[in-house]
Amino acid sequence: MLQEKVPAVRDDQSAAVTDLIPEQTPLAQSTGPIGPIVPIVPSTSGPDQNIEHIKVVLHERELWKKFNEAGTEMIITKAGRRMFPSYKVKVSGMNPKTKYILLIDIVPGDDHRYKFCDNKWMVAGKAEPAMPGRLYVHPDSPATGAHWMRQLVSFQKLKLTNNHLDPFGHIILNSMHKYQPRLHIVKADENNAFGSKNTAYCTHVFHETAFISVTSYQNHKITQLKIENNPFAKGFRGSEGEDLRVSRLQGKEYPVISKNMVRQRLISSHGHLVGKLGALTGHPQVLSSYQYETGVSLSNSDSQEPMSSRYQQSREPSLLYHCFKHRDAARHLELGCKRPYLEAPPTVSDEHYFRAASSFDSPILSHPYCTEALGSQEPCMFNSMEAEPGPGPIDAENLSSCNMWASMQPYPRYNVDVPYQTFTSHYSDTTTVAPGVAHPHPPPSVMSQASADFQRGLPGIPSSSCSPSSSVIQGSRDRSALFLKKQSSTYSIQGSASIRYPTHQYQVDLSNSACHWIDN
DNA sequence: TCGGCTACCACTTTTGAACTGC
DNA sequence: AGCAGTTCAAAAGTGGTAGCCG
Repeated sequence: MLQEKVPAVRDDQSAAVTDLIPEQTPLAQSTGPIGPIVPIVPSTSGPDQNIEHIKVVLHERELWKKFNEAGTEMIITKAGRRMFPSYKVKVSGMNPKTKYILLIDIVPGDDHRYKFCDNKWMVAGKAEPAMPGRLYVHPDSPATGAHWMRQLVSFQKLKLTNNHLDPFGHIILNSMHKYQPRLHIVKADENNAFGSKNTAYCTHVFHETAFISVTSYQNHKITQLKIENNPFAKGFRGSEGEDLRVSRLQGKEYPVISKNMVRQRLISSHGHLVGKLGALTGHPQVLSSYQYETGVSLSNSDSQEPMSSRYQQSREPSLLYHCFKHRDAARHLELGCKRPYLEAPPTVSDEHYFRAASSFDSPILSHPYCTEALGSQEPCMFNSMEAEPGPGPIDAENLSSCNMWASMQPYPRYNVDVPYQTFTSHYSDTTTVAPGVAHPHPPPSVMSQASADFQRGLPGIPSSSCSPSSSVIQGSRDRSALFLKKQSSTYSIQGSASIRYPTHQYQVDLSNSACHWIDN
């Protein structure tokens, strides 16, 4: 599986470092079920280009492992649901003065649809067409390496949704499908932007963060882990593991146990019997109860083999690390400016929508994905595919088209170029960059460097401006003062679209395919 | 009939404005 | 007047569940 594509990946329980592989390595061959894994490409541009030396440590990895062993499930709702455990990383090895953009995407883990049957996940058929691929850009982006390395980088505000037409910028997923989050670190180039030919970036994949999306929890073990570890679910914590709240709600003096709980406790308490029975009968579904007991719950019914046994086999080392540097001018992004994703995102005050300018054909962010998807999406989701790249008037018609930005390609057989849709909660309005002509290796995002004013707020943040109780960079309360200016002003993208942003402009330079922050 | 999805519920944490004291 | 700390209400985030839908 994955590590087979990347030779000599080392798992050091934190950041893994792969052997360097020549850039000529055919990237298309580095594809796998969770998307292509790209080996580090040696940098040749001096110390400022050493993005391959960046190390990323997954925060609360042990917790992630607990969930992973049980088969992580993530709730997706129409309104969007946060991930738990939340995706937090500790970054090191950055150039303190270089500016980076950190972003996350979530790619399909395979091309199957799953169902939870007999206490394990089974393949239930072919995956549904992939949702429009979206990127979640960390709210602090762009920021200096010093900023990112100072504290934990938290993506806890990332939300997952099953609403195909989600207007809030949440990452769109299909229910009952397996997914793999990926972290991308993009370096701003010498023009105080990225998207140009010198843009470098790297991708980090922590396999313990893979999950199956659900609309309601299937595995009670996951439910219990969430309740035990998520502060917001404290209300569901009962003494000695009993669902006291449920019984309290229903005015009963005895604990009420959910269907899943009954099912799983039954299996758990009688697992030895069931297991023996299964061993005698050879019934795979009965055998699965043993798999549950041993913490192996994800299964791949293709072979009636526990999914995680095969799946996890490919998960060590837990981090696959690959970097890529664009040198070929033909690879760099062709940016075109389009209308905002939404002129006035309903109820979203500070969310901002970015999208990749073109099909990001590198394994990291783009491999266009799923021809089937193209044929089955709502029409409005595909309008943008036909829209002309580059500057153009903003109209309501094209507004809806902004929704269509497909994901990366997890499987080599999909080869339709579909640009990416990137989102960030960092900005208060929307910007859109038109899909350009497909590049062999365009960089991942169009978001670029902030203006000088903006930058002033980033590197020199006094530690006191951060929450003393939390050292997590999350662009939230502890940084509200720092980014106060952003909340009340307007960004404009010259030639096509504008976004609100204080005193700065988000300028897309069509001539050099790069984006720039400029002072307003 | 059944599995999946949605809306709603009660509860908890988080957030930010208002207030107070120095 | 300005700052730091506290208080408190509103907002947001949880899993459970009834009911709807295909």
